[in-house]
Amino acid sequence: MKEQIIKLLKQALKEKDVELKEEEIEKFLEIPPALEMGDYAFPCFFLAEKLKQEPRQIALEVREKIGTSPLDFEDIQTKGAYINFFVDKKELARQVIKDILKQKETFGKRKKTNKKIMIEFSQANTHKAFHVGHIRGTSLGESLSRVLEFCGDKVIRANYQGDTGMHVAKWIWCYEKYHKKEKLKNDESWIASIYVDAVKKLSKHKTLQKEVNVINQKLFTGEDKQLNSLWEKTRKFSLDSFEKIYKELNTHFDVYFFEGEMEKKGVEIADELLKKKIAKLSEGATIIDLKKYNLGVWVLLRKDKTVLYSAKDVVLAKKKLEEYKTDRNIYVIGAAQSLHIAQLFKTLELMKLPKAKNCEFVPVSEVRLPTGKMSSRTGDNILYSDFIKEITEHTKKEIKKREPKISKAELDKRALKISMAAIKYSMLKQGPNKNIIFKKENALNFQGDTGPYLLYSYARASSILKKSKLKNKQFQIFNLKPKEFELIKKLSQFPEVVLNSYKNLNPSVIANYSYQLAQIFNEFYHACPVINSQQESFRLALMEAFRQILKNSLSLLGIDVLEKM
RNA sequence: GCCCGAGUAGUUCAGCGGAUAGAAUGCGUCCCUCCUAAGGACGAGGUCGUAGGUUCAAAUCCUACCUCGGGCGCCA
Repeated sequence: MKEQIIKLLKQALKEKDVELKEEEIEKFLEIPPALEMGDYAFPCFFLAEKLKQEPRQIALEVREKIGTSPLDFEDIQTKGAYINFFVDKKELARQVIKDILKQKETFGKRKKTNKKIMIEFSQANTHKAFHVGHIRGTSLGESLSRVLEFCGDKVIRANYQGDTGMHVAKWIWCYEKYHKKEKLKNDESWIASIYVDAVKKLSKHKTLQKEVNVINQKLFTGEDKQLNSLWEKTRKFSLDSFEKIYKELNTHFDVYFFEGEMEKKGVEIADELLKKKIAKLSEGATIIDLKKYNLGVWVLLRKDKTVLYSAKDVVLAKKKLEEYKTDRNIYVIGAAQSLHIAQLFKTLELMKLPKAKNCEFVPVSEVRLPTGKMSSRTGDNILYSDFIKEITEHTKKEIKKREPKISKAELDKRALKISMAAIKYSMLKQGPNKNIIFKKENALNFQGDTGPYLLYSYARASSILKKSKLKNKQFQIFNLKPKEFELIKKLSQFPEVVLNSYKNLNPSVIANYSYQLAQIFNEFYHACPVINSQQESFRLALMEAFRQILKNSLSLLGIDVLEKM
């Protein structure tokens, strides 16, 4: 329909001596704010200067040139400087529903691009808490991966886990010095608490850092067998618990990189950069001076020659570009690391690595508590494990209220899915570069703009479809109520929404769309009874189409639907 | 001090150059003998941080300022 409008406009404008490309017309074309203004609108303001005419006059004349409304339109009107197109509603309805029911989960999917994209996300550090904030980056990465795949790219999901570095040295030091009597426990909150204790003790007595530096060096050289084995054991505890979390979050990785693997090469690369005069020595440390790019100074090696995150990241980036031969490298990382990322990208450019320009950064802002920053260092946070327990228990209570006799297996399954929908949706509905204020009472509220509301809408449609005795898939449309048409229009917009999300690397547009879609659906079934109505066959088909699109869009968010709530 | 974000209803957010600024939540009222009330309907609630500028048109673009968050050499 849109293509046809563009064609009509192009022809009519040509008759007025205005040559516009189809893309240009498409850019101006908009969807009016209200239904009574039509389905598409073309504003004529911008032509005023060129044609030296009043915009409303131009609109009238262009409308004139289009001539009598072609078949697929009910009407084409002008209102002020706008030309408003009213599509043939029944025809649009038939087409949209037919396409969706035929293409199912591929509706809106785009052609293969042959592009290989590596997307790095989650990057949890061992020996530290995995808190609610980490769910954001993880959900975002997973969702973006799905959007990229849906739009035809080949995606490699990468996780880069911080299993070495100063934070690990601090943990080991603190355990050795103050907690050695405690048995090693594979328990997230215990592991997190040791780290918090380390930070606390170190900030109280600044001189203790020297002891940590010694441990850091020993871990770096690997000379101390006892420390090595302590590191290996505790490292595995963290990694195992992360795997459990990823499984619950229904995300997976194609490659795992570890900071530990980058250390030796980090030193080599720092030396190499020194030789190439990209880096230099300053106060004993190896640095890159990026001041002339307004990026400050980047330290690669400490003065004791141990390697920093910066150098390790250069090693990894090189590996991505050279070994994996990726077309795009996407870094989904905390916005607080913007400077680090800018320094990394600039360094890759200075190193003249081919395709260095193909690195992109998706900054992820914080999940904050109402009282302030959530931090693994201070312990001011909500642990993933604690929160997930609380939210699933809350969900179970809610389910039992509605279905007291539910089996335990079904209860567990449903509670987990609803909880996941709640938390993932709350993380994705906001743009990535905006802080989220995490309030627990809001997280446990399942009304309104929430994941459970979306699942409820889906389950509701499923239940009505199940109850209907009509099995014939054929349908006829006698007349269309406004709510039905609104729903159909919304369904037809799904492909553009996905494309928008893809172009901007932003799943929140899909989240917002899903919510609006569910909202219109809820209004629709309150206004239009389905079972035993004159329009039963059509409304069933419409519901089926709705179910499909909601499922498709939630799936792009990494959220699973439920047949029953 | 410099750099990067963000300022829209009591609160949390959408809208990011176009026609009357939208939701949710909270508050008030109504709807379960009728497809699951995790729902729907109605109402109150806004000088879109401030001041200039660009434009036929600014919440949206530019500049300055204000407020909040983040970052700025040996943490990641």
